[in-house]
Amino acid sequence: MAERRYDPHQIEPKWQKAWVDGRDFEVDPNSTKPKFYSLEMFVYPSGNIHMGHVRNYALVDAVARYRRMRGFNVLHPVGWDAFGLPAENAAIKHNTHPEVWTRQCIANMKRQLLKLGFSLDWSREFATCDVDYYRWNQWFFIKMFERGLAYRKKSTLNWCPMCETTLANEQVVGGWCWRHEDTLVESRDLEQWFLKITDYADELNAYLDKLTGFPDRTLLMQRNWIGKSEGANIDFPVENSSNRISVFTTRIDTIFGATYMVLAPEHRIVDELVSGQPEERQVKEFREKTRQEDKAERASDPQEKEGVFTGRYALNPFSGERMPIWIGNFVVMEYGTGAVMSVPAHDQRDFEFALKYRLPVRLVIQNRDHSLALDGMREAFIEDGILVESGEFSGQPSSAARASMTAKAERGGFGKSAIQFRIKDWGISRQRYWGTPIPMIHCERCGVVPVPEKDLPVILPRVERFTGTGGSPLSTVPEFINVNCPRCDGMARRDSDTMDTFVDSSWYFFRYCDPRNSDRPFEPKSIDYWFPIDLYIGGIEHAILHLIYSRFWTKMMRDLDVVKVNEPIANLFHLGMVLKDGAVMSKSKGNIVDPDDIVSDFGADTARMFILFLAPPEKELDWDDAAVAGMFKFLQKVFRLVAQNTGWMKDFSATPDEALLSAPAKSLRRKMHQTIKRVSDDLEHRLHFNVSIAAMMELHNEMSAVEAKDLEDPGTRAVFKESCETLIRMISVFAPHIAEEMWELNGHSNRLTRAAWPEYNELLAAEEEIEIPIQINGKVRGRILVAADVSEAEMRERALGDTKVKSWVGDKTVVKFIVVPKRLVNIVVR
RNA sequence: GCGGGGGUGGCGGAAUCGGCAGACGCAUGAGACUUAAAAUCUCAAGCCCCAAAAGGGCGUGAGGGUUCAAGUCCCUUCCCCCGCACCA
Repeated sequence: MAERRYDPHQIEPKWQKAWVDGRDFEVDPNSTKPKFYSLEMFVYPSGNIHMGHVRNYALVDAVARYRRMRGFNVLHPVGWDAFGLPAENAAIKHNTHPEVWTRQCIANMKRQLLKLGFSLDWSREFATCDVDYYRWNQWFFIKMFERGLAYRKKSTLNWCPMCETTLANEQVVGGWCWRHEDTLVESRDLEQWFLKITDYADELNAYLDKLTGFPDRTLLMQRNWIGKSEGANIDFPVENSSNRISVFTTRIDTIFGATYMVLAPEHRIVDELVSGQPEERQVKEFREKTRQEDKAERASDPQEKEGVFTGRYALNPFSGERMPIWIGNFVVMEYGTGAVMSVPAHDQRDFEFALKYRLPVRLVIQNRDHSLALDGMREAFIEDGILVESGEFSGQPSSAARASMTAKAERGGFGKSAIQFRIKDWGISRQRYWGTPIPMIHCERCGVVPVPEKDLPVILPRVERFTGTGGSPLSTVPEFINVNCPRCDGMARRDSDTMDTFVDSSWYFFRYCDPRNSDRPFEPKSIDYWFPIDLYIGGIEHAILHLIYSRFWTKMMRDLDVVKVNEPIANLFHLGMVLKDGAVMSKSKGNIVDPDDIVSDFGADTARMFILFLAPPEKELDWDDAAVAGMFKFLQKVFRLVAQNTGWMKDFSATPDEALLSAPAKSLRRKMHQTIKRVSDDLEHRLHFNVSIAAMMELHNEMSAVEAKDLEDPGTRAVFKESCETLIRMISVFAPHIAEEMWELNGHSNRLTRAAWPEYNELLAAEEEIEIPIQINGKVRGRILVAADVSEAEMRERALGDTKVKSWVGDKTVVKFIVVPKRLVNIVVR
């Protein structure tokens, strides 16, 4: 009989069709099994799957398939984050429509994903540009508006001249646009819609402690981003004025050392302070200068600290001291109150500023041994210490002083404890076409009026020509813009902006639970069943953007009584990037590895196995063209081993009887159980499939060492078949097509998608004999082979009996004799 | 500057709890098969020294320490990557 060769191009389409026809990856709605929700981060339909996607899907798919085999009801859905700028830009460039372009991209990427054989539930697929999806964005928006969580304000916003739209703070990376790494973000004053994420800042921060399934660095990045700091707001009266200037400080304990005050140049009070002062002109010139610099190059390096005196004084409410009021380029209006009290002795920045402008320095915090002195002080002492020269508070430690001084300010009505957050409200208006229309109507008589729920959805109208210039494209569609006010029926205008696409991705994973619901975003019961997400995998680049927005959205939905969930994600994992020649793959570098090519050269199974094998998942992976063939060869060898033996295996039904097995058969069986343990552990916890695949290679190596004559023994046959079918089932979560084919060759009529994961037996995995290294003074000098249940006394005896050990010990004195049970012996001699 | 992660053969990496460093693979070398090549199979291989062998020494960025024993723990230091950065 001619032996079957491994031909992925023949077997992969066959099994992909079988899975689809059998609806193998669709969820059973009446299941009593435990649930498992596995998910890759939402994909933007750019047109092609890239290697990063392959890595992500291969990883999650292995876990999803494993969980199915372990008896879980697995949800592994797929969809498209389909709104956004690139579609619009492509429309401009190729003279097409964003929708046409997007649907084409989706179709191609779907084709690619199907070819890779991922176990996705396509029956739940949707795109965020589907009206049936984005109508719920609008519904949520109105609910938020009704609760004051969506509001409108004029403010200075980040504006990307390339995108021609505003950006949220999260989308500005070090002053540059997150999409255009070479484009500096400008500022513009615009009326915009904001979502009040700051209402949830404290909760978002507090819950970080409960997210035990999140990587530490992600928690840290979120904590930094939220930027909670506790302190106090203190009012400083202005001399010869009824005005007070409020400052936020975390170091009220240093307030007796405050010798001057610095305001942000754009602080509201500045005009009034300097009006009529001799300093008026220099202050205004300085303000203008900083504004110019702001626009130019705020991003790159923090400039030299500069400031000018306003000519006015504030009074320190604790010491009564006169403090000159300055304005400075390092004080920003966006944080705190836009004004700071300066304590040069105990803040490095204030110290430098004071030195530069010869402002007084006053030491009010002493270190433990009271050795600080102003003379020769080279830098500020910023640690906590003991208060000195601080009136009634002298002698108190910093932490106690913070409490007692805040209490005094509160009693005196000139301050109170305060918590300051760095996170800002989320600006979601975008002056672009390809997004969710904001369901609001502007009426001259009634003001801003939400579109009534019965009139939802507000459908995105067809715009035919895209120029990429001139503000919101929707404002050019009169039949869309002009509308009667729902309240007074007078002439009114629709909001012409669309929503940030991070709105779409903030709750898409809830919609997957009930994707066809037309009465509500989803049935709450479906959320109760599926949430939280058991495994969520994607790149680190979303550690703050998407992952904070969706946490906020979840809490918002909870407060709308739509869900009971506090946190959407139980376990999060960040995957390393896929590189080529040490660099990110990009068209301009010409170093793109196309998944389609790898699939047509080697097949999907090789592509998936290889990308998992090459590096541990959290690390960067440098694609190696030469090494891919090695993985193909491995699969080929496994296939050949099965094909060569399937003749007898498919009719052979005996299971091994441990008592009757030969030593080599027992050894192979032991290896098999050890491999099950290693692979299962990785699928369960670590996701280090590079090691799992190595373990399966080891098992294969032992199996292929079994010779034809060994197989004459029925016990060996039984073990060989058992190992073979165990290996096939384990491989099936990584390389599912070849596994199905081998399973079928071996006479099985069920598909592996419905088969059970092999069970690990600890007794059978245990070694009978173990090799114990014998060390003399910590160096291995001999080895002994002993029974696995060896006693300590026996280990000691056998170690001393070893001839090599004897010669090393010689007539030296044994000073110490360490026996680590079942592991090693170390003899210390002198 | 602050915070986090990392540095192991020619390469990717393994070593999950302080107990044999280098699993598994790639590349390499030698051999078998072949007229030849490819494919396949077998074997070798961390580095260095002692002519070779037997054997020994050295080895996880560097230096120190704890320990019978350190890639793993502690201290110092260098380098690389990532995040935040006038945050009051």
